[in-house]
Amino acid sequence: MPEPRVLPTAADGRPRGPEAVELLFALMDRMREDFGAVAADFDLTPQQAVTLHQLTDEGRPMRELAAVLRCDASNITGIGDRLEAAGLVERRTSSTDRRVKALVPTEAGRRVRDDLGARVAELPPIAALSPDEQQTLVGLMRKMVAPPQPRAARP
Amino acid sequence: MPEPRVLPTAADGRPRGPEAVELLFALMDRMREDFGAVAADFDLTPQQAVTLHQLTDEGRPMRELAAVLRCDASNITGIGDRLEAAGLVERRTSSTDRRVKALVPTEAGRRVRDDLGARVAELPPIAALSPDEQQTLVGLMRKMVAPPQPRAARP
DNA sequence: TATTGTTATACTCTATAACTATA
DNA sequence: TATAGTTATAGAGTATAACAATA
Repeated sequence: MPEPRVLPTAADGRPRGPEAVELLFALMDRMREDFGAVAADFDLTPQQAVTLHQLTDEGRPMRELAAVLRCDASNITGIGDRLEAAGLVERRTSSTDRRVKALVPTEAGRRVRDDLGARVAELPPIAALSPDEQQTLVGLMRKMVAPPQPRAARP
Repeated sequence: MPEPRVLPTAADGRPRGPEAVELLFALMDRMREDFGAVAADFDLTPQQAVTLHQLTDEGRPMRELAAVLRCDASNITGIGDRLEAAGLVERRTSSTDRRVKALVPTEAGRRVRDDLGARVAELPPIAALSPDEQQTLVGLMRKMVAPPQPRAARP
C-alpha cells in the first residue's frame, strides 16, 4: 500500500507550508477520484459535472463560465456541445447582446445538477469532519480562495 | 468578475457540507491554476510535475506511482517517457524482480523536484494562512484524506 | 476596433484491452 | 497462473491562433 511522499512533520509546531501543500495535493487527488465516481454515476465527465454544477436556473454566459472554471473560452464550446447532446443544457442567445450565448439547464439538467450536488456534499472527505470542524474548514478555505493578490495600493 | 455559484451560508452555525464542498472545489481550481503556472515555469505539465514530486532519490516502481497518483498504470509509461526525454528521470530495472522498473530522478531531476517543491510551498493559498491556521488546516486535512472507508469489521 | 463564440490544431491525460516478459 | 510494464486505441480536456458575427 504505497503512500504519497510527504515531507517530515515538524515536532515544534512551527509553520508547515510544505506539509500543508502535500496534504492539499493528496486531498485534491482524493476529491478528484471521489467526485469523478459520482459524476460517472450521472454519465458525466468531471468537467461536465463541474460546468453543470455552476449553472443557475437562468443560465450563464459561456464567457463567464470560462472565467469561473479558469479555462480558455474555446473549451466551453466543446463542453457545452456534449452537455447539450446529453439534453442537459440549451444555448440561449442574449436578447440584449446577440454575441453572447448562455448555457441554460433544461429540466433534466436542473435535476441532475441538484442530485449531483446532494451526492457530492456527502462525500467521505467532507463527512469525515464534525460540524464544528466543517465550520473551521470553511473559514480557512475562505481565506485561501480569496483574491490572487490583494494588489495593495502602494503609490 | 464572475464568481462561482455558492450555496447560501448558514446563519445558524450548523454543518455546512454543501458550502464546504463548494469552497473545496474553488480551492482545487485555484491550486490547479497556481500549480500549473509553477510547473510551466519548469517546462512541465501538472501531472509530470506531480509525478516528479513523488520520486525519492532512490526512485519508485512505476506500479507504485500509478497507485499514488490514482491513475491506470499504463499512463505512467507516457509520463515516464516524457520525463525521461526531458532528462529528469531514468528507468532502472529492479535487481530482485526484473519485471519492475523504477523511475529514478537524475541529478537534474532532483534539482527540479526540490526547486519546484519550494516554489509550491509558497503559493498564495497556503501563504494566506498564519502558522497557527496552517497547523489547524493540516489537522483537518489529515482526517479528510484518511482511509476511503474505515471498512468497519461487522461480522 | 474590441468582444463573443466558434473552428482548427496539437498535445497531454485518461481508461480499456491486448500484448511481452518475467515470476 | 498471476503480475509489471508496454502498446494501441479512443475520448476528453487544454491552450493557441485565426475566423465570423456583433457591438
